[in-house]
Amino acid sequence: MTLEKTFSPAAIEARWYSHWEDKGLFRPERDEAEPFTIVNPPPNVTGSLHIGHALDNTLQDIIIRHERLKGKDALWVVGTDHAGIATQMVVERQMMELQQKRTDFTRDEFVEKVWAWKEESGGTITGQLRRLGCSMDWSNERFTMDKGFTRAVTKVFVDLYNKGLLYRDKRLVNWDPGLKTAISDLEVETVEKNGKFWHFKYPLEDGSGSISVATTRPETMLADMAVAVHPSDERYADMVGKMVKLPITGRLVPIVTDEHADPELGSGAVKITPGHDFNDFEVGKRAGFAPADMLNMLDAEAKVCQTSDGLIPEEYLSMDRFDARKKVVAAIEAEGLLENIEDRVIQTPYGDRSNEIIEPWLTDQWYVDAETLAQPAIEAVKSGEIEIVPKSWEKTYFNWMENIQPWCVSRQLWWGHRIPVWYGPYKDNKDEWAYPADHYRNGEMFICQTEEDALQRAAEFYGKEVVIADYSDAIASCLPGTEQYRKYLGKFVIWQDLDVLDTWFSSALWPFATIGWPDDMETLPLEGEGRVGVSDSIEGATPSPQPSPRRGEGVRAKPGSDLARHYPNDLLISGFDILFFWDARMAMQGIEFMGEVPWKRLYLHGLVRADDGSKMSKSKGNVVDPLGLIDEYGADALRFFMAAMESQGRDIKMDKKRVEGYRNFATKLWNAARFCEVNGIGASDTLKAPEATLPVNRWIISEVVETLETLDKALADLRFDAAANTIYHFTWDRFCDWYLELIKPVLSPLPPAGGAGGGPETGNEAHDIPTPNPSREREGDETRRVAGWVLDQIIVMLHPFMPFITEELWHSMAADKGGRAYDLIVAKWPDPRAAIDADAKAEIDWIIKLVSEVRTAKVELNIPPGAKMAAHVRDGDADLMARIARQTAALDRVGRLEKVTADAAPDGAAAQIVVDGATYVLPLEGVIDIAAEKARLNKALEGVMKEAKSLEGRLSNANFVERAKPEAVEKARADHADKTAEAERLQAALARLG
RNA sequence: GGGCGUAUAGCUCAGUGGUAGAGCACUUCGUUGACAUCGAAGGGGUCGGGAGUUCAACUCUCUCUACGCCCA
Repeated sequence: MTLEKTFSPAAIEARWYSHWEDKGLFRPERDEAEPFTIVNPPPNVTGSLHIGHALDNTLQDIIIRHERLKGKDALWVVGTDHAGIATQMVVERQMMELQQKRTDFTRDEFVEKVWAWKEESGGTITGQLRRLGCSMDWSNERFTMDKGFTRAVTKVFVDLYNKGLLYRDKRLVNWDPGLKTAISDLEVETVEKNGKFWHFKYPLEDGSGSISVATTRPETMLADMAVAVHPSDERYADMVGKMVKLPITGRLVPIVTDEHADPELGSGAVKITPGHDFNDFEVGKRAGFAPADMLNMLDAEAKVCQTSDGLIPEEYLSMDRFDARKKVVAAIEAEGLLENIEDRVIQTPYGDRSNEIIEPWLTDQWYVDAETLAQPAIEAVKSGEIEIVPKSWEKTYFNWMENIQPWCVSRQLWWGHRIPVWYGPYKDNKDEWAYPADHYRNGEMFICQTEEDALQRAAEFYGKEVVIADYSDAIASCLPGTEQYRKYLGKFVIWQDLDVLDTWFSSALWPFATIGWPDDMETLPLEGEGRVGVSDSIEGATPSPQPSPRRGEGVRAKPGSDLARHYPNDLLISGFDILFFWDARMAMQGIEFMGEVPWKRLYLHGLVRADDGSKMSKSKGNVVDPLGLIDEYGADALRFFMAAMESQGRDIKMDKKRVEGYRNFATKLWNAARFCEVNGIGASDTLKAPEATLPVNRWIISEVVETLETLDKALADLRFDAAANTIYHFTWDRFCDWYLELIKPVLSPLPPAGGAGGGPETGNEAHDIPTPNPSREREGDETRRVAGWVLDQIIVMLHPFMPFITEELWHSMAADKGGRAYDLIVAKWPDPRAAIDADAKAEIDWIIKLVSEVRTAKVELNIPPGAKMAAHVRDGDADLMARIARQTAALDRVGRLEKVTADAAPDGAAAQIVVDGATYVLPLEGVIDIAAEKARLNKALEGVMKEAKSLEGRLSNANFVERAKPEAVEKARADHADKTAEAERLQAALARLG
């Protein structure tokens, strides 16, 4: 096989990806090997790959490929998330285009449509992850709503309930009137908006005057239940306890004292609307109002509805909240009770999905006791059981976890995991059809994992036949005369909770529910009393929850099971933007249900921003499509870009030029391989570095050893940028720029252009090549062996970053030898078992320095770069002359120094170069620009003198010599000596120029 | 209000207690048979301002300024 002249990524990417996948190489069977496990943050099933996914998944793939190459049983769990709200919104939006809406369909019909959409578009993102080269275990691809996962979700819900860590409560939630669902605190975004502060006068009932209150939300006065003043506020001391007669509604409400009232703010008195404000809710409770008695004046769409006391005037009903606001203000002004209006910046809550203003609303919802679950999760980070990288995120994690609020997990949506709770009539009224009138979820509750369990539990509880119906049928069944009444006569009807769970409730289980939980769990032998857990007791429909056992108590993963093997995961890589949403919740649920942390390390990366630093967003139109970049530059280039830019604790700015640069890097490697191919350099057959005698070979082996060490360290530290740069510079600067150039004379000992070509250089004494042919052949063989080995090491070390081109080269380099025994993806990580060779390193460093200096001099003296020159060495000791003898061919070919001798230079113009301890005099034929050479030497001298002087200053400082570390002093002395000597040589060279 | 982060070459970013690096851009030169998606050489920075610690600070501490993010 011959490599094409130019590397074209598109030609090989798809081929290698399906090769790997078809051969099952993403999950090679390595039962004996140490496991290494990561789970992929499941993307939205109907989504498509954006630039953030590209970063996140590239980093994970680098790690997993590296671990796989190191021989681990590397498992990268993959799957997609049903993404409740997001997916439902997508489908609803599609319906809108067809002039349809969700409620035109039954719930089942709608959910079916979402499934259909999932089937249609669910493969998009997984296909795109493949294009990026991600080596996930597709053979066990999961979905958060697949059967097994749903079972896990349900079990967690029931178990949490039974442990008392999940409960139903009536309190204020963040209600999204656009989506008509409750959302969690995290899904609310607070935005500062310009608004107003209205000051009203509320008349006292006894006619003795009025009290001023101020509010940013005047419409809520329709549900005011009190006016609060600070207990120490003397201005109002004699008003406390009196009643206020509210304008518009005429409701009588008390003046109460509460710390919440800030005497400095406005008049110092505040109106209290417990049903529509989080602070007021607390004040209301302190004032003795039960949540159930708090007045509610808004419906699910945030339109005005009648309060339970019926006092809101008819004309306000059904008004939008903002229209009601205007009307309330106008009415109060008309009554002469509007004191004044101030401009004010208002913290306004918006729903992150709907962008609607969030309404605090009093409803029954399911809550997780996050505070209890958070404690061991906090402890796990404090103790180091979980290491957060970069460490600076710990503080953010602690701050959130230590102030965590109950987590509202119920959502009034149709797409998601249905809450596994069934309701039935109150037991007290079991002989009648006594369904609660106020709310569908007030009744007996049966919290069970399956319908069958619920039926059984209910039947035992009621002692009668029980059937499950939908909510509307169930309600209808208690109205005599309805069809349902007749149908269910003589039976108890129960119905399932209408709500679904927060998407993050299910994704929090990802690290264990994807790999065998709960089937791979077993119960440990018990001591004493039965353990607390899933309660089977049926003494009541709603058994009182038991206190929570210690984390994971009484259960463990079955030894030898997949779950035991892969939990805890080794690492989680996620964007910091989902630290609270996902990572923290995984930590809580993982510890609670497995008794162990979900992962040993948590790596948080930043956002990929647009090239101007702004956030990418569809509305701004500055979104960069990773697939477009793959088309243009190849997946390898995009991946390398992501790695090279990923430094800890900083966002990444998009830079297409840089992606292009890494495409060029791939091309460079490709061409280096082509060079090897045409020079008979092919695949190596040893892991261990070959034996080498030539300095250049010993040197490059040492460089591999050093590179490998740096690379391993960088990857161990999750320094993706350092890792990428290490392999980049080794490949380009060391291997291509120097090694391949330096071995050319060994590989093809041709006379210069114009010669007959080929064959030994008989009689070509000018080149002074001392080695006879047999030795030349040995050197050639050794060099080919070493070069082939080094290229292999590059291919392996680069593979985690650039999997496609490296796999391609891995195979093509072995084509002549009958191919490779295995694919690169499952090859072995380098293990050179060689030491750093200091002598070889010194020699090659010297030749690099000398050649570079010669080139510089040529440019500055306007000598054609290709011109061959002779050099006369001054002050060269025997070691140097031996070195020169060894490197004659390289000095000639690479340095264009065709003759380097210790002879004195002839009189006349010459360029002079100082390297290490010697001066190289290069006689110049014809006219030389003496002035230019003088300028050049002077410039060099200036630099050296400056350094020497600075070192001298430091050394003459007694404090430095006495107090600095001895090594530092020693180094300064040595450097000073070097610089001084170099300066002397440069001065001598200048002197010779006259 | 609290917390975090960032300010280093024209741009995007690394970096270490001992007087600064990369990629891109820029300048000059280049058909040395791997590579112009390249090669060689070069110019360019008082490392945001101020103060402190230290023999020594871009690097540590404090402070100020600017920008960004998170929480309330």
